Amino acid sequence: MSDIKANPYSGSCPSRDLIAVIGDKWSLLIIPLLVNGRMRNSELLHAVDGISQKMLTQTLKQLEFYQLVQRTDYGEVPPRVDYQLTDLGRSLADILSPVDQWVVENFDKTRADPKSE
Amino acid sequence: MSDIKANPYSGSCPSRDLIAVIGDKWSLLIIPLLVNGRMRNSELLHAVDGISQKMLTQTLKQLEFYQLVQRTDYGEVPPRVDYQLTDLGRSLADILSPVDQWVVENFDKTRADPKSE
DNA sequence: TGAAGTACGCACCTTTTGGTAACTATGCTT
DNA sequence: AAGCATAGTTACCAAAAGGTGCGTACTTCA
Repeated sequence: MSDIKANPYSGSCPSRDLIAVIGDKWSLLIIPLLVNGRMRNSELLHAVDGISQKMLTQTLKQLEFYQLVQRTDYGEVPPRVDYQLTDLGRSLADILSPVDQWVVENFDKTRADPKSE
Repeated sequence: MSDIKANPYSGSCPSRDLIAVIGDKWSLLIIPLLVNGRMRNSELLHAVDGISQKMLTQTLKQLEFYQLVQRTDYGEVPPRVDYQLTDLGRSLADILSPVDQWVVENFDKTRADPKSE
């Protein structure tokens, strides 16, 4: 419906915020992880080595805000909550996963010194 | 040559730093910009609205460090310097440009409230 | 003579980020 | 009756990020 095109190259365009969220270090790891299915807080905490509870919660909240992730609270005790990608989130994951793959495949080249060739 | 696979999901893997650099808000804008050809400092400063000189220099330095961008100093006065993608950088740009495109195309959906459907 | 143009580096200072630890809720187990 | 498990939240604090303004070097043009 909106014909106004987002332009992240403009500082005042709100899409700049979205760029910051999906470009975030943790989002870049969490989103591709979730393509394998829903995950619980504790699972993510272990899968994403080094993330703190605080950052995990915060990141998931942002992703939820932008409709990329759906949070499901089962209302049980002890608490059970899990997270899954929305359709929108899945379409983004298709684009972000290659970024992770690129890093895995090319990381060594980013350090190769031209002199040693 | 290196058969050791990078794993950004491990906190101690140095590829985690690369994830942070290429996931950076500014890198995400600068790298796709450079596919159109080499650009000077002042051009980038205007093209990427809102970036400060400090952040631009800092970001370009990181990208240069990871062999993604090549800096050329023509040694002229007044100074003339420009930046272009390396082959490696170009291969990354092919993967990052879709991220920007996704944002432009889907930004409005990230705000759509399910209730209004 | 002196201001402009270019690509910075540097120092200073404010804002933001992110870690840690303590606290919450509640039903089940020991 | 006490403690555990889970998924948080909150407050506090240290560290890092990032903006602003000034300095630099050299040549050209008014």
